[in-house]
Amino acid sequence: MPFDARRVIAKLEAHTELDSSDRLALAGLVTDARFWEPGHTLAASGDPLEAAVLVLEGVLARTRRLADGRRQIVGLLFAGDAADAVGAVLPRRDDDLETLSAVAAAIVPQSRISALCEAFPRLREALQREALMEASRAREWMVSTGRRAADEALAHLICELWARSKALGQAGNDSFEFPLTQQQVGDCLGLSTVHVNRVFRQLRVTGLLRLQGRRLSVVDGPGLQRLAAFESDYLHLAP
Amino acid sequence: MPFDARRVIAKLEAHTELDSSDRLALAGLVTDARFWEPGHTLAASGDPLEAAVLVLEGVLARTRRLADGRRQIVGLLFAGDAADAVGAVLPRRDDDLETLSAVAAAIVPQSRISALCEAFPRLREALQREALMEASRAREWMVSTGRRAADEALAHLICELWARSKALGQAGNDSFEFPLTQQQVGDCLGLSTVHVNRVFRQLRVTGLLRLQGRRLSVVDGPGLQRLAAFESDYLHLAP
DNA sequence: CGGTTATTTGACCGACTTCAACTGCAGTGG
DNA sequence: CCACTGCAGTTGAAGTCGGTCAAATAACCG
Repeated sequence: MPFDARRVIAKLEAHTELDSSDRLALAGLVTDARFWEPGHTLAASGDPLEAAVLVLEGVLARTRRLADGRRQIVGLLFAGDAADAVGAVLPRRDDDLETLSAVAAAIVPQSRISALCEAFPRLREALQREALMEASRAREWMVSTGRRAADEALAHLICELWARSKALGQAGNDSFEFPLTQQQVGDCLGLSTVHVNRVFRQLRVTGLLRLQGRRLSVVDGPGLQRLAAFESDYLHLAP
Repeated sequence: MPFDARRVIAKLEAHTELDSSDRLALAGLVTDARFWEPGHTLAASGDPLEAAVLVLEGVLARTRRLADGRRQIVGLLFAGDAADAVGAVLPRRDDDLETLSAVAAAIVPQSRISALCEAFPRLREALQREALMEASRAREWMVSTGRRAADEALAHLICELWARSKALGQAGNDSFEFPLTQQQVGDCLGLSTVHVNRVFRQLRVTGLLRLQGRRLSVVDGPGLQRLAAFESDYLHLAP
């Protein structure tokens, strides 16, 4: 079976000790994976918050849109991440869930999540922790959109994606698959596509990184982290 | 007794039905109020997350700072708001709690919060809801810092503070006490103090609002909301 | 009343946007 | 096999929004 709960379990076990019954219960949630094209809206702002989404493969974005088409990406979810697993207590969605690439995910009704949390307190705790980690990442992005210059913000985003990629075991020693188009990066950081491109070039010519297709090679990791003033604490990764 | 749990209770009851035992338990948390001057840091990033803060009076901000002094305010907490009441599952703080005015608040150890949530499931739910509402407000601020022009962003912030003030019963029909200095507004929206001032003037001369000291009078509410494209849904206020 | 902090205004500058055009690449169908 | 299409990336020129610097006024407070 190509997609199962392994990644979700691995993600939660990075910060929460689970026993085999926890794992079994969690695996029971991922009975059927569904697939979407890039650019598809899984759920829209205003919809009832009736299901959580467990991402199995690909990139899912939490977005908000303005009437004239301006878009802000307010969160990124990768394989193993759970969206809205503690959202049941609010009646309606307040943002869209949009696929940024081809995505495989499991849709889990809130009722099943609630039942699970009731029966397995450690899972409730783990999902709670994930939700708080996502909120912390959102606050850090606010620092980027609000107070960091474009080059600092881009360097910071790269450092974050690199760190999360490493945490998933998907990053090489000094390179990883960069999961976003430059347009999507702009929507994360509140920049125009053109400027994202210029800043990428600046990071290239100053010898901080290289780009070949989707592969991003970090040439000068310390330099990149210095430019971003990157401190990974806010990710709450290792215990 | 000048400060008690009344506001906290009223806030939670706006979205969650509590019975008298819930209320009693909540009131038991607010045994002693403490007081701080404006500009005081109650808790700093990196500290152990050992207590929640119930705001009884004044304005508390969640902030993040860069090494060179740049500051981003990532959340505002008013009377009745609870900070980190569901934070126990993370080991450390990821932001500072800073008073923006004189503040009265109750410090509640996480152990008491946990015990309370265990015994009163409705309170857990209510506090959970508050945390999700705060996260939603943070995402909306990202739209302002990332994708809104300065005048739209300021108009939007004013609309939000007006709405929250009305929800607390502290706003007149078309005016309310504006709780922030222009410097603090800049740190919320990622703008310089000087520019905040200019945009305030612009909103004045275009006839949207008036300012006399701390009192902000909304002259043209619909116009202000139109400029901000303000939709209050993200606040999850009314049921 | 003096000292501090908040607000206000002007002049200048630069970071980022907008507009427009061109390249390269992958898919698709004739 | 190769034109055709569409999208991601790239680059240049010109304009604007918002920042910085500096200084003056206004409000606040002991």
